[in-house]
Amino acid sequence: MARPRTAILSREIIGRAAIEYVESGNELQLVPLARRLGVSVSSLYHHVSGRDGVIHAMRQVLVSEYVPAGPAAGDWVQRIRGEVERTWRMYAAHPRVLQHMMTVVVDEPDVLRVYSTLADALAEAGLPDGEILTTIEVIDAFSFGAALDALSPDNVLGVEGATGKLAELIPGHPSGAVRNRLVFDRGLDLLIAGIEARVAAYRDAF
Amino acid sequence: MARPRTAILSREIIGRAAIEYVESGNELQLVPLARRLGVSVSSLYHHVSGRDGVIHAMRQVLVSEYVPAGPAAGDWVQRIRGEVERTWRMYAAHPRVLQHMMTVVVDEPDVLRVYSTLADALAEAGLPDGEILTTIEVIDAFSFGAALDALSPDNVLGVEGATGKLAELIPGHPSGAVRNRLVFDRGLDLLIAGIEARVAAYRDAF
DNA sequence: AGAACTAACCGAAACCGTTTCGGTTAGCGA
DNA sequence: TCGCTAACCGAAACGGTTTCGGTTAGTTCT
Repeated sequence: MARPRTAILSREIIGRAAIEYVESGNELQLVPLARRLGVSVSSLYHHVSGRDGVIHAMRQVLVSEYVPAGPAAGDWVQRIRGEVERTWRMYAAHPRVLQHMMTVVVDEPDVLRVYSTLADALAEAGLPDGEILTTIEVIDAFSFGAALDALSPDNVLGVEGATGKLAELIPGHPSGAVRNRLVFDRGLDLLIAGIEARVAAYRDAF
Repeated sequence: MARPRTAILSREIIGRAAIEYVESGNELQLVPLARRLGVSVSSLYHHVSGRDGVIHAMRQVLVSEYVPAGPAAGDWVQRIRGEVERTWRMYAAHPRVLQHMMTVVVDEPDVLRVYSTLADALAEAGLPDGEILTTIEVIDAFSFGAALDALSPDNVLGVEGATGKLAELIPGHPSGAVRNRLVFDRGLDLLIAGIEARVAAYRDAF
């Protein structure tokens, strides 16, 4: 076949196919990806620059789906929850893609919008300027870690070898997606409670 | 050369060399690693099983250095700080290795000891049993994310495109290792404050 | 309408990294 | 000293990515 009547490929088509492929447990490899798209490997190179290009295409698709520029609403707690939740959903729904995205530099400007919203919310909360950016980075690190947690095998905490309190608690602990969601919710709760405590401490100092 | 008078290689030697090699910015590749060790690639296979084997060897070395079985001391806050600090130091001092370790299952029993200490500390703090494991996973996710934060380029928060409060704060914000350490400290503070608040809430409910 | 140009695909080959295999020699135990 | 195992080697097989030189479809300019 030479040039087809209507194009089979595009950046977006490749990105979507790759997400689907990777997320169903496969390695990110161009040969099978091309086969899945009914296309030869070298054709991919007309739309993305190699393997890394495919990774960028995946992120582009995800960001366009999960991070629409919605106006923030509600009090500062609600706004922080909203933004973090959205970012986390994107990560957590595609942990395997995340693992690849980590290996490639971020250049999406939409991400800046998220940070901006967080900064405003924290300022409104009453956090001193000197702590705002670091706090944002903390929230970011946590969402990241929580999403990656979805990748770790369920039996990270094997009962084998566990002792004392730990051994007692492991049976009956949820696993898989439930556990992961729980980790995210609890962590966000703790962070927000921590921020509130800190804000209160600053208030009382005057 | 055939068999040398005294062995050139061992699991540990390979692990150390790989850590050094990866941490100085190189890809983890067997050919250059072997060259660096003054050895042929195939010789590596007598000590570790391929590429993944090298990754396991790296973890083994790191864990043996950073997680010695020391008896925990102090009140629950100090013990949590101690354990988390130690694990984080290991991660944060070797973020590039961490990136590889993520791709391979954990089977080190020393890690379980850390979890066990955390469980006991949280129980002592007065956290209800049903929340202990999830809280541990939160702490874990955070340390993980905070360590990975060391890998992200300093200019993630480029002033370009930033607006409002965010644009105002970015200049003057520390970067590099300082920023990373700050993120870890602040995050751990927030989490502990959050746990204390939660414990207090439970106490007041009775 | 025809010529020239570009865009989308293909197959084949170059390339690069990992892994396997069949040697060679050193140390060690019987 | 005879075998056996352990530690190394070079070479080749293997499996993936990337490049290159086609072929044909659409597009644009005259």
